[in-house]
Amino acid sequence: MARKSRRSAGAAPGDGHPVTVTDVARQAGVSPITVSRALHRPELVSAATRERVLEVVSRMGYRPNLLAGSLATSRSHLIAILLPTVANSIYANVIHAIMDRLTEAGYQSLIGPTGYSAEKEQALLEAIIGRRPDGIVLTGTLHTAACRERLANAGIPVVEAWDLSDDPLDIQVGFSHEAVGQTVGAHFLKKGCRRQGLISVDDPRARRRNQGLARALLDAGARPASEVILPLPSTWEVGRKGFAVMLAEHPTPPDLVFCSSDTVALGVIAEASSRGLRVPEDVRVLGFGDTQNGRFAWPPLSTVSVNSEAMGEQVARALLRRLIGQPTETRVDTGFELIERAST
Amino acid sequence: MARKSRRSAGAAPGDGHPVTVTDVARQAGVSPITVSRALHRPELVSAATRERVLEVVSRMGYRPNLLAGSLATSRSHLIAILLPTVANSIYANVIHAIMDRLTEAGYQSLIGPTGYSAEKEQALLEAIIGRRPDGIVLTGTLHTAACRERLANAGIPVVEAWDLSDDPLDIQVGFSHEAVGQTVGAHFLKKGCRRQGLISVDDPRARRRNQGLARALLDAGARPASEVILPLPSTWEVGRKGFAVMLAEHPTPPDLVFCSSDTVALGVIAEASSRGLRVPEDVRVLGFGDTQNGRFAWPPLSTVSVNSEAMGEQVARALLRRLIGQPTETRVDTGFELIERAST
DNA sequence: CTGTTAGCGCATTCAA
DNA sequence: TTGAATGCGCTAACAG
Repeated sequence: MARKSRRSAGAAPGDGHPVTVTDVARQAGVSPITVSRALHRPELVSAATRERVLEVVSRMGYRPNLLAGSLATSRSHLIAILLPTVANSIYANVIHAIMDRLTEAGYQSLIGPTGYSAEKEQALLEAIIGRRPDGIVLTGTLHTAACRERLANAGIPVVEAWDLSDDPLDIQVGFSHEAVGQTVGAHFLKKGCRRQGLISVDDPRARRRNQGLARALLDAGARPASEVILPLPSTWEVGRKGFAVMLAEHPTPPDLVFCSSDTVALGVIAEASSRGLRVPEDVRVLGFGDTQNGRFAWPPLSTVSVNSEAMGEQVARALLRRLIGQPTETRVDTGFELIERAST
Repeated sequence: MARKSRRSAGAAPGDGHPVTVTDVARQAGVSPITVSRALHRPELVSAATRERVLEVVSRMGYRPNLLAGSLATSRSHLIAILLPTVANSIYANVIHAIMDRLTEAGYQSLIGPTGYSAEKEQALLEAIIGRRPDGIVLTGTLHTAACRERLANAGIPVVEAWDLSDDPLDIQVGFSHEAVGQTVGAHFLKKGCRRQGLISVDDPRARRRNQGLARALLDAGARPASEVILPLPSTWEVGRKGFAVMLAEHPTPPDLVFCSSDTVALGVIAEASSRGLRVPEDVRVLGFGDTQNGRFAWPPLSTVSVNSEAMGEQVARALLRRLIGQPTETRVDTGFELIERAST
């Protein structure tokens, strides 16, 4: 029985309504399902009809409605990625790497900016779950209880990126931020830095790195680090102001400043320079992220390098494998590397 | 007639299948449509039933399936944003501003990285159109003919961001990159810079800025600029290498180098410093983007400031207004500002 | 190899 | 104020 359609046959481009399978089928003289098959499972269709159908498809400019397709198949080919902000190269680089892989594999990426807030994350998650993504990538391991429960019940593969913890939701890909702090603290202690300082924005992972450094100092019986935490966003200004505050509180300059990002570190270097302090001779400045893959003499910036390329790849890989039902490691440590500026 | 459902009544969380309106309706002793109304048009439902329904909703953890909802209403609440790469603060800042507004307005953002390629953009667009987004944000004005046609026929509001041209697809929000180049060239010509240089990555908008500068020099009868174009991505290294190449080709150093981004400019400053050239005394270095809102003495970086906040806001505003049927400006010039480092 | 039937989950009629 | 019927566009399952 003819479907009671508002539309006449032979939908033309430009008339404002999207072309549907039915339109194509009619034009090609086949049934809708044959069109669908010609597109998605061409091996099930004879060469002749396939060709004819595809010709009509391209002539009419038909694009399958993925909303309908997803509804019918329960596979949205959509991956949701929640992250603090895209306006921070440290996250941007990883997300870029993830998206590259996903796009290649035919998935699309829904991005949700949480602004470093677990509550915002939860709200976003609620909204995003409605879209029935095939997978979800979260940043970090701190989520509200409601989030955790939602995700547990949703049956959607979840990757927690950027950090490792003892109670994974599902898959984790990242590295231990405590370990970063410990490594940094111990390394520079060995180099004779006994007045270590921390300048960070208010990011939970930065705080964990700071804790790691504090522990290293504590374990070595060294003097505790001075710490300045400033509000987001992470800009040069944070470094400048942070260092100024630190000097105001402790007039004797630190011999090492570990920052929450390279950007902040550049600010510290600027402030130090303007005060006549030489970097790294008077004060070593250590950034975090290595988003420029910088190994230059200038700016005199040492950094903890995060392999964002590898992290992105591992995240995408884990997700994609899971989606095709292959076994997946549930915890991938992508590590980090301390890169010191080559002394001049 | 009872729908032949694979599922028993009273879906519980954790059993792997998402809760549906029908599940909720059954539990609440109402019809599915009442559940829908209680959620979306509460004023049409009596307080008593509304309360009961909402209680069940939260108890069962029901989230409406937006795929189904969108299919039924032809409104996906999805905005697609195509941009070269998210791993470049200049784009990241704008996209961040856009997403903030969209999220606030209840829209979600589908991000597609085109890698500066019109062909990739086209491929992405094809895929994305299947998702039936309510709006599309493109970067720049250069698109393949197929893209233009697709978009014209799709009947989807389109915003071209970042650039202005004479043949808009729909709405344009941005500024003239030629004007940037002209302004820069003329301004520094007036300041006595007669040996101007250009160091850029291979970005179409950077090229247009370069052309603008070239024209300014030409119009003034000045010596043409030397130009070095390097492949992406845009990193410090581009600036270092670019400046080295420039000096190799023209041993007398330029008195101004206009770069395609602040990042590249930092690289130029680094290279200049390492060669004993003082910035800005010997060579002025001008970046583009001002992603750090920097007005510092160090690094000695002047820049062309792009108001990404404003651009993001205007893009979102235009789109959102269009979506609720309100009249919209079809061309918004968000301007730019030349920021010179305060001389010391 | 191709078509028929039916349903994915929701919301827009229209009716009660 | 509530509900029944129906369709959004597509595809899985089952014929033929």
